[in-house]
Amino acid sequence: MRTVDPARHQARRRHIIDAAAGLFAAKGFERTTTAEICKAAGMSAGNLFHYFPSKRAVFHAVFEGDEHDGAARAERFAAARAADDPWRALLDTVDLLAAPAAEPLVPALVMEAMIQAHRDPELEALLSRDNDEERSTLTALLRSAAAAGQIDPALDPDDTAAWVMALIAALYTSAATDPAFSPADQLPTLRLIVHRFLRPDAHRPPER
Amino acid sequence: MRTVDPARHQARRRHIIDAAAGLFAAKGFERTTTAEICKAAGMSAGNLFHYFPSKRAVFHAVFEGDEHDGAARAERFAAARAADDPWRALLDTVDLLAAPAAEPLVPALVMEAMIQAHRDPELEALLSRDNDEERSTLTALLRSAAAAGQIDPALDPDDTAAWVMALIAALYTSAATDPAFSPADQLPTLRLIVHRFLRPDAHRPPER
DNA sequence: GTCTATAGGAGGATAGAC
DNA sequence: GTCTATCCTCCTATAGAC
Repeated sequence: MRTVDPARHQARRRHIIDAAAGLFAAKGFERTTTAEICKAAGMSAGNLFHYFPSKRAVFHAVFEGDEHDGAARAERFAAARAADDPWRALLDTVDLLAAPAAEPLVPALVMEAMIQAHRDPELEALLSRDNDEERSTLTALLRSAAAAGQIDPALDPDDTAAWVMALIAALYTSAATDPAFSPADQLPTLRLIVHRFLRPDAHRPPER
Repeated sequence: MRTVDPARHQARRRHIIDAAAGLFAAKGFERTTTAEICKAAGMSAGNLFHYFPSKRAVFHAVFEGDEHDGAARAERFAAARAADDPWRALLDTVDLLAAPAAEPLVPALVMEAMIQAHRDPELEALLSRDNDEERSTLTALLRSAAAAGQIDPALDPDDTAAWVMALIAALYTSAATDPAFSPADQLPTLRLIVHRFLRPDAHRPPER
């Protein structure tokens, strides 16, 4: 055994990541000091840098899900593209993408990531991998739904996919900036807006 | 004359603010150093701190319009509330709030301000003054438009005003994060979404 | 009013003992 | 693997000459 128990090593990393995530969400990347992360994780600076080469590496790790997550995610997107009812699949995908907004730290972390991505090409690449996957899935579903006569055929699939993602992002940014905004309570309204945007002829709220 | 030519003093401040705004937009508040601001403004550190007490004060000044701006703004909101046609006034207000998104630096600055407002009560107060004014104007217009039978009466005015602001904010965040997103080109789509959201029975795009 | 020079302090990262 | 102690860089803000 080279480095005694890689599972323990992983658990230790995860412990640090969880401690750091709360701080990054509350204070942002630059205003969070490594000393604070150490304190929150209950360890010394020397030890922290044994697990991560830099503060930025800790930040990146917050946004790199496990491989398990990544696989499950890819599978769900593939299933959505292959679904019989594209409109239903599209609504499910919107729900899937919007759901994490209800978790306490996620909206603030997402905003911080959007800001940092500008100035950090490595993070940019990390995030845009997921982003491109989401966008292309939505575009495919919009095309299928249009072909099936389920949505307004006048909408451009690429622009519309970008807007659907922007509407979902609005849930995150509102949650992060407005304390009175409850993502869980507002999710039905997001669905309503998407529904009316894409299917202006069906006035009633979504049937689900 | 106490301090020789207050107009010159104002102009000098404005020069610094303009130089700093570009840096804050590109790099964010914490990663912009005062040395960089000095270089961009073509002056020494000692001189910079003659005009502003701290880096943070420069940042705040970026978001404090002139009194002239503030007055013109308040006037436009008052006019909107008093308008004969609330629906038309509402669309005009959306345009008014969305228009700055097309200016080059504004979306990035707005995002940076949203992030900083969390941790800076003074900035928070500064921004929420404007924010509350916008939201209450929209709420009033939504009530009037509902009373006039111009929009879906089932929509709660407070929640809906928050969502209209979130949709406008989405224009800013998309512009700041997605290089392919042109706010000027996408403004009609924003109007379309607002239109369909609020008036699901009138399918056609806004008549203006 | 504007400059040069520097004080003063914080924070990221490392060295080396245990 | 984990700690303590510390280095070194960089940044805000000020002092004081001109």
